[in-house]
Amino acid sequence: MSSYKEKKVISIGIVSELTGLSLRKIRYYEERGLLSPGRTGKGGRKYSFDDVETLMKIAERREEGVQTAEIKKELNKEKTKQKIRDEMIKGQLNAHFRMRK
Amino acid sequence: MSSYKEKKVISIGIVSELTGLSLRKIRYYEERGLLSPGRTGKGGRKYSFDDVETLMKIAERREEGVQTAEIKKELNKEKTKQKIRDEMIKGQLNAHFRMRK
DNA sequence: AAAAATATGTTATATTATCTCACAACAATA
DNA sequence: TATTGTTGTGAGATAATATAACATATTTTT
Repeated sequence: MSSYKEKKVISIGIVSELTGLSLRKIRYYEERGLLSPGRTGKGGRKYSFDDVETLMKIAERREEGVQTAEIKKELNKEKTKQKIRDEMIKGQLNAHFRMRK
Repeated sequence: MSSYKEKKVISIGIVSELTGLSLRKIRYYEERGLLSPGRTGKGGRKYSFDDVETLMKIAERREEGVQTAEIKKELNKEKTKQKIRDEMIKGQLNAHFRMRK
C-alpha cells in the first residue's frame, strides 16, 4: 500500500538540505496548511519524500511570486487529480481480475 | 540514477523505530561492517530505506543465531548478485539502443 | 495613505537526539 | 579457563529541534 515515497521518516534538518529551504520556511508552509508532516512521540516533525517534492514545488511557485494561499489551492487540485487517477487504476485492476476469475 | 530507496536521509532514532532494533545494535552492526550509513557534517548517521531493509534481514538472521561475520558474507553475496543483475540490464539496454540507432 | 496581512529572519529558552567511550555482563567458543 | 561476540547502560559533550516572540520588509486591502 504505502510506498517509501509516502513514508514519513525524514527530519526537518535533512529536508532543509534537500530542498534548500530554511527551517523557518518549512515550518511556515506547514502553518499555512500546504503540507502536514508526521510527528514523533516527542513532537519532532517527520517528512516523506513526497513532502520534499511538495516543498520544491512550493519553492518554485514562491519564486514566481505566488502566495501560499494560492499554492495551497494548486496543491489540493493536484492531490484530487492524483486521487482520481488512483481510483481509475484500482477500478481497472478490479475489472481485470473479475474477468479472469 | 539513485532512487529514494538508496538515499541516506533517515536518522538512527527513526531507523530504530522502523526496525525494532536498539540504537546499540544498529551501531554495532555498522562497527562490524554489515552496513555503512552516511554521515552528516557533524557526525550524525544517515540511513536509507535499503539500509533499513538490510537491518531487518540482519535481525532475522541474528534471531536464528547466525553471527555477524557470517551475515556479513551473506549480505556481500547478495550485493554481488544484485550488481551482476544490474550489469546485465544495463548491457541489454545498450544492445537495444545500439540496434535501434 | 493607513491599516492589515504575508513572508521570513532572528533570538531566546527548553527539550530531545545523537555521538563517543568505557565498563559490565553473559553466552558461546577455542 | 581464556577469549571473542553481543548487547546493555551510564557519563559527558555536542547537535538538532521545538515553541514563542519580536523585528521587518513587502504586498494587499480597506
